[in-house]
Amino acid sequence: MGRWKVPENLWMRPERSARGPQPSFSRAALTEAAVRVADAEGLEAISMRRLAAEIGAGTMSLYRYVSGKDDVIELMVDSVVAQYLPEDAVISGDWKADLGALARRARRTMLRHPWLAPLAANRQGASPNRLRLLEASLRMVDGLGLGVDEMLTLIGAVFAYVNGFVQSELAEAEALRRTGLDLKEWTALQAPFMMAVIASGDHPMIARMATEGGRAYADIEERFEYGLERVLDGIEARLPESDG
Amino acid sequence: MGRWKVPENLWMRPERSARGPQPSFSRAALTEAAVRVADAEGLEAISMRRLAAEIGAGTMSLYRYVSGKDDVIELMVDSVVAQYLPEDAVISGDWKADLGALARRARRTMLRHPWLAPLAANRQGASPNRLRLLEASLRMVDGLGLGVDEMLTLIGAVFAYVNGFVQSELAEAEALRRTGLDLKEWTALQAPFMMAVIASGDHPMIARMATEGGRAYADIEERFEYGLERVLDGIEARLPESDG
DNA sequence: ACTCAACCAGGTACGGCGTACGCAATGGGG
DNA sequence: CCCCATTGCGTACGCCGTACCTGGTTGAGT
Repeated sequence: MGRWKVPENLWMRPERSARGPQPSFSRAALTEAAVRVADAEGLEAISMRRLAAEIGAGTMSLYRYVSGKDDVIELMVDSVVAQYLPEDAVISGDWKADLGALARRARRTMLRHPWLAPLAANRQGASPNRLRLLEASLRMVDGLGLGVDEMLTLIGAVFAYVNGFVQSELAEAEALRRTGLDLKEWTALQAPFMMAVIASGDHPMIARMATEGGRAYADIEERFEYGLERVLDGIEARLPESDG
Repeated sequence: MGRWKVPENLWMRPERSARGPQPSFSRAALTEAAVRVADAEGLEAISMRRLAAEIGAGTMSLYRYVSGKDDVIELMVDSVVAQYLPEDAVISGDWKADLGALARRARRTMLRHPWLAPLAANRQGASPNRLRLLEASLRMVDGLGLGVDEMLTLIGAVFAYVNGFVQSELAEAEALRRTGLDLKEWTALQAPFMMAVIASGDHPMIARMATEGGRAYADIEERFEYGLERVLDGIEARLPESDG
């Protein structure tokens, strides 16, 4: 029948209202603590109890500032995602350079905050800084003869690549951090299985990879650049003719 | 000083050993139950207690088959990821067609199992079916004049795009499922904030998007194809000259 | 044929988690 | 000045992953 509980929009609820005692904390302090803890110990270290302790509050007091853990995550993402684009960013008019720079800054930000990549990929509700980024991205590709829908498709493709790349880039490092192993131990753990696979003879390419490709794979920066430039090139090749 | 607990490699531990009573369950049954539950109720419905109940076992009995929840996830991913490539897949020799088909099947599989995309992006340990996919992918791009490292870079770029795209594609649907809202309620919830943003006048492109781009954005299939083809085109343009 | 180490099933318990609920204290608007 | 919206937060509930332990089962070695 009726609604049971209408979830409120975090970004519309004012931080504080007129009447009542002075709040002792703030969303900003909560967000800062959450980002700090997640940077140092990973997203799984984020709990309402832990955050409350971190800012010197009672656990349930947090619920005066956010409606639940999801809101905390939302605040974390929005605050950090702002770094994708510097405050004073200007749009040069060269869409490939502008969008490429945004993509590279996005990657750097996600590498600095390893918990961000999966969240950034999975959330898409509107938030202040995400909208600011979207606005800037649209301006970068405005004037190429594309409709708004096509601009969104273009931007979406670039960010799909960036998010996907950074996630796989971080996967190994995060696995190591979670298990507390170092790289040597981890490969030693995988080795017997890989050996068995290679010995089976069913996977000749993987065998080649294990021997021939032994020199550390391509540099990770190069790999990111390779894909990013391929995406931008592929997009450029199908742009409508410009009458400039 | 010494090691405290060496995590064992799931894929090297034999499912059953010689001595002792007949096992009542199996990894396969556990995996099947896990996939079934996650498909129907989402990854957050997966718990050791729930899975045990699902196959009629005591909770702690599961630990005879896997070393913990992580192993269950690993089994789920490996079992489902097999669908990226049909058993009888043949490599045509047209690398764009082959890799494109693999990418499209990967997307279809992730859409059928909405819990898969984030896991597929974040795991990269070796597992039987993942190695089978890697082997096939390498064979698809063999003979293009690339070294193994370059092949891996190429394949990585394509899958980065696919994973990133599908994750953002699923984000909204998953948010709706988690909250139990339907699309109308969800947009109604976001509306006031979007209205405020548009009214502020700071985001003209977003305002244009909200009015002009009202017609449902581009079809999602088209958007996926657009990006996939741009990536493949961009790659092709920089391939070494073929002497065919 | 017998033994017993190796294996199985699973109960209990511990320390975490998110958060619903209720209560006492506070302080600005009327 | 006083009302009551608002704050801080203690308690409690129902989940979670899994360490540890007991007690039953079985096949390989003698």
